[in-house]
Amino acid sequence: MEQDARPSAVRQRGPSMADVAREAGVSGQTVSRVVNGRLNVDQATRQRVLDAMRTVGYRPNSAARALRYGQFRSIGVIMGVVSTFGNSRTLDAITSAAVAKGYSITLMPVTRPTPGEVMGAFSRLDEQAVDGVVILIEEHELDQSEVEVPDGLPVVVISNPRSGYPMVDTDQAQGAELATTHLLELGHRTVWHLSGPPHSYAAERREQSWRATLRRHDRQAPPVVVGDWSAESGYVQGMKLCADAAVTAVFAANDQMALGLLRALHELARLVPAEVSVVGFDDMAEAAHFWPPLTTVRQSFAEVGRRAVDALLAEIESGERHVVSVKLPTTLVHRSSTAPPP
Amino acid sequence: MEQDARPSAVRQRGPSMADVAREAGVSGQTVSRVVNGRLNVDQATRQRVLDAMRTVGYRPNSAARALRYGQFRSIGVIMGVVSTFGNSRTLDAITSAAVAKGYSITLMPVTRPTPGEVMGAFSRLDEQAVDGVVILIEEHELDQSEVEVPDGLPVVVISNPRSGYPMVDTDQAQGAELATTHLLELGHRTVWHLSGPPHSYAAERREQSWRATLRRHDRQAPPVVVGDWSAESGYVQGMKLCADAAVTAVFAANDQMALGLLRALHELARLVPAEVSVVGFDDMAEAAHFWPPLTTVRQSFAEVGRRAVDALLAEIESGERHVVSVKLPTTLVHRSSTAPPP
DNA sequence: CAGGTCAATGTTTACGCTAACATTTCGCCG
DNA sequence: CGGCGAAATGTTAGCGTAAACATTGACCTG
Repeated sequence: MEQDARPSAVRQRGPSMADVAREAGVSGQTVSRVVNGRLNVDQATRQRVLDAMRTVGYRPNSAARALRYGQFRSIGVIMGVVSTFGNSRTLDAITSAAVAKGYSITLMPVTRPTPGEVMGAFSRLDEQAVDGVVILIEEHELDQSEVEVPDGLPVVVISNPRSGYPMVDTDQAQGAELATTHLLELGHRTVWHLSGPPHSYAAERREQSWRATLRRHDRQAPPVVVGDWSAESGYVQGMKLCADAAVTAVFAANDQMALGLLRALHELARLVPAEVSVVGFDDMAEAAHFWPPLTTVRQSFAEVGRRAVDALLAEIESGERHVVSVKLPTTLVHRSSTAPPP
Repeated sequence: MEQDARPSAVRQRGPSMADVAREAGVSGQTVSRVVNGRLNVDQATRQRVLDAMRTVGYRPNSAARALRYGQFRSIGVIMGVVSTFGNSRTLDAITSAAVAKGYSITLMPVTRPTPGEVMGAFSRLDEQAVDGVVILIEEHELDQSEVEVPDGLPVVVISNPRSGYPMVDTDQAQGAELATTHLLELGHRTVWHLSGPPHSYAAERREQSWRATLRRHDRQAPPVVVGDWSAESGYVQGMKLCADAAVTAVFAANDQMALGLLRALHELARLVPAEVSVVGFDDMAEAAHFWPPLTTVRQSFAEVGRRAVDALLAEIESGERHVVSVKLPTTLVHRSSTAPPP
């Protein structure tokens, strides 16, 4: 709890309502009324106040407002890296949805490299500074981190199975089933899987569903090949995996790993889709331009973000928590990386 | 200025210092001292207060703090979409840098679709709610939008040439020169250019530099082919451009367009790099796994973000604006998409 | 042991805003 | 033209916090 003193820099405060009031020759309350668009202000007075606001360069102080109202009109997003394909997409949707409802977004990054130490803006959670929180990190990560959400703070979780909070997520299982079934229906004997990292729930659920789907079709599940979402890992693992001529169909847990896999296949001179079929997951915009264009499972990060905000704002504004999970269906986008086995 | 009334939902306020004080049997001021880690508090008292904080579940109210201090410990990031490769990378860096200094990030998205209407969180700029702002949008966009930065608010601009604010950016010209020169040195007679969208300054500067470099080498600049940063546009334009057998070297203004271009070349059965060489810009992680792996210009979004925050915080904490431009050099990453002409 | 020092703690006040209540002003009716 | 209601405007108070100043009391010094 020991902290440094605040930086001594003295931001000169801007003009306040009192200044506007003085300038316009009215009371502060009248200025407040004008600022808030109340109707019971004389037209002439309103104009005078408006002019005064302009001349003194008035901007409302949102801290004072927040203090008064007990609300911040801001929602926090706890996340690891922004620059992940899915995360950035989701964040975009969250942001637009929130802004449309008059809330702003405060980023609350969780950085592993600060073990034990609760620093800076991250600790905003320990303060009252947001009206609610969207958690956008894989739970396993969450478990390790020392993030603790205060009681009574509305929370919506994305892609996090337990924890007693409302959750919004892509239906990972349905998506993985789509991919696996597609490959089986093309006639492949079985389907190999290039999975995401072990700490990821999404990865876990995609893998489970892949396995379950194979079982349902009475197929043997080959050993899983584990990646970390990156194209690099897809390449490295792909080089190992596809050296085996028995491999004719691979379901990669995301498009980026699929890209690395495609590269490996090119280097190994294994034709796609003639010899090996590949399906990805996400349908990032680039997937249509991989070589060959990638057949993949499309999920709507935008929809996930939007729904999460809807749920969160409902909770914030009603005060009631409804712990429901929303699962959003995926679709298979069929392009040129899949074909019947040779 | 007419606004709706605030939502009526009454978030029950959390416990305040007064509650802690009562619980611990001390004055509010003592609680404040403990919370802020002042040293002149008796060890026993401190402990009593700490316990009291725990029992009542105290969290400091950052609105009250901000009101008191006249600072928000938050910096705003005005940006269009987050989910752009460069933007998300930069945002990541900005976020970490800010958080490391104890500031949090407030996203202030600029959405074109709200013509004239200043809505929700976006209008945070009209309020005092941040201590400074990083502008992360292409200026042409900025011009059109009705964003007006209040006087006296510290601002740092990324990738925006004029405007009298400090600016941090990748050295676009140097990067484009690197790409162009590389192709010329391989022996290509000239270099085609697949540019970014016209409203983008980065695109503009890359194009200018490409043109200047050709001129410096006494080469004719072929007509520019205009894309919009997307892989799709790279593909569509690439199909047109590369139908021309004279084209042996293309500098794409970013990696994603280069990807689309590569796809077009595959479809046209033009070998890369044997028949056509391609250079990209950005060096996104995936570029190493394109087929063939892409030679490209690496820029450090992370460094840009970091520097921007440094500059902004310097201004916030000193109160003095130093209008200096920082230009960060790029490097050429040589992979397999370039070779001497056939 | 008077006088002084200093650490620990308490009291007051102001930060900017707006709900609630109080007052003024004006038009209109009987 | 007195009086009444409604509209316009003003006054008060308090949201949670911490700086500035005030008070208390323990301890030291000569």
